[in-house]
Amino acid sequence: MPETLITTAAPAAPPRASPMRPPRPAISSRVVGENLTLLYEGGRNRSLYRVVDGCVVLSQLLDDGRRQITDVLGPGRLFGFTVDGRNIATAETLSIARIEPLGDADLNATNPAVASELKTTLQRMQVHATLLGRKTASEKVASALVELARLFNRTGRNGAPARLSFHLHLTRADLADWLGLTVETVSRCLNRFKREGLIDFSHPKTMRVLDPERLEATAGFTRHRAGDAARP
Amino acid sequence: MPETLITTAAPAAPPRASPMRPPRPAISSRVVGENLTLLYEGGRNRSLYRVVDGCVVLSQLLDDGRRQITDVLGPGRLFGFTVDGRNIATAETLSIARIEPLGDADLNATNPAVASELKTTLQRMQVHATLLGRKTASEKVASALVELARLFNRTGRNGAPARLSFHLHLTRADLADWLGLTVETVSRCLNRFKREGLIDFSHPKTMRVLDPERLEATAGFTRHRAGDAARP
DNA sequence: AGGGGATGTTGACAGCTGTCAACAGAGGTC
DNA sequence: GACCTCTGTTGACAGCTGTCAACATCCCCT
Repeated sequence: MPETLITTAAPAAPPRASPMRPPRPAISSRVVGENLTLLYEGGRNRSLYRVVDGCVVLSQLLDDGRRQITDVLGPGRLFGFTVDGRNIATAETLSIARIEPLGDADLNATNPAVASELKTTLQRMQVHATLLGRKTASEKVASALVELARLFNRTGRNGAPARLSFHLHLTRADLADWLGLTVETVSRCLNRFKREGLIDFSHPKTMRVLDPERLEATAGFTRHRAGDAARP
Repeated sequence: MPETLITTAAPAAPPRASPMRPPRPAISSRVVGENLTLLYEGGRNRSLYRVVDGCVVLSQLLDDGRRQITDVLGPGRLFGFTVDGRNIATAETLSIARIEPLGDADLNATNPAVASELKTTLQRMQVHATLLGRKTASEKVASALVELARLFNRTGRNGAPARLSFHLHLTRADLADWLGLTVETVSRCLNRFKREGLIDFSHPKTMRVLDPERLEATAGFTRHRAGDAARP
């Protein structure tokens, strides 16, 4: 197989009725299965893709098997960026997902909306670098929960602000690879948060935030905003 | 001062004759001093800038003082990207630097060359995330040396391939903030590499690579390139 | 030339997080 | 329904890296 391509789900799963579905249904979107590798780092790919619904992660591998998840994408996010026609990262689905191809990656990079998405992604990467380099294990795990809660927030059926319950698409191993930790450390942090009443989960992936304020406090200090002050 | 602006060097230092100077001299470029903060994270800024010569670092702060250097820029690299008109990162000079303003940041983001630079930067950020999350202290320091050697390589005056000697613009503290380590760990790694004959330095910032192959081996495994292989 | 602060080095020690191991539980297959 | 594998949890322990401290060195400034 000379090119890395978007793979359609073997058994075409019915699109989940999701509250995150955008108002205008995508015409050319495809539904792909769970745990599929859509793009390989270093592989060729000329298109850009939008996550319409579901969860996609980007990752890089060291050749001894160490893995780093570099980004977790929810609805609306783009992926498939290339340098010299080669994919920057491997892209995998962590859920059944709806993916919309946007056509030529290079052409699209000059589209204002895509350029804006690129800058937003760059900002996210820098924030995550700060997490990886400068936060403790507890802060990392708490930060991840805060972020994933925002991403996969379940809105109430009345469109209300939503309960603080969400589906954790990532396994403990995925969380570890995202946060630069080990599975054991992630598990210990989550269960400590549970004992301390910050969160609750009966099923490992069904998360519920019980105390948003303390969780955010545990997530560590927010990024410093120098604002408009200037040092001479 | 309502806006964060490029600050001109107080005593306009003469531009260092540098071999990295591009063939076409920039017309509107300015020379700025060492250890100046050019842009503040969260500050307003409408222009994009190119590093013509010198060394600029981008960083983020947590409000308890922890710092993460997210990128080290050498000649040719762009900075000043914004999201919602706010700077993504703080930009500081680590050397006397020549900086060239490129005009409106948002307009430029749709320029093909700038879009390409954005994607390259995104790739660099992902590679660095893998370093931060998945490499050991020794691998991190060795990786940094390999990268900085490429960035600030001194070419011989005859344009020859260059001795493996370069100026480390970063202090030990900067290296630590870049690699997610402490000053002490960075210092210990560097001096161990020195004892083991991988590198040499008499002055803390005058680095010389004695054994490039072993240094690169110490830098850890290269990123895995899945190439065009596809897993069914 | 003489301070004096910033930067860099080194040692002792602690503790956070990784490693190894055993086990529990969930989910999938036949 | 009975395996069987993957995932998650928990404990014991080790070791890498951070913390604290002292000191050396460099560089700037007067």
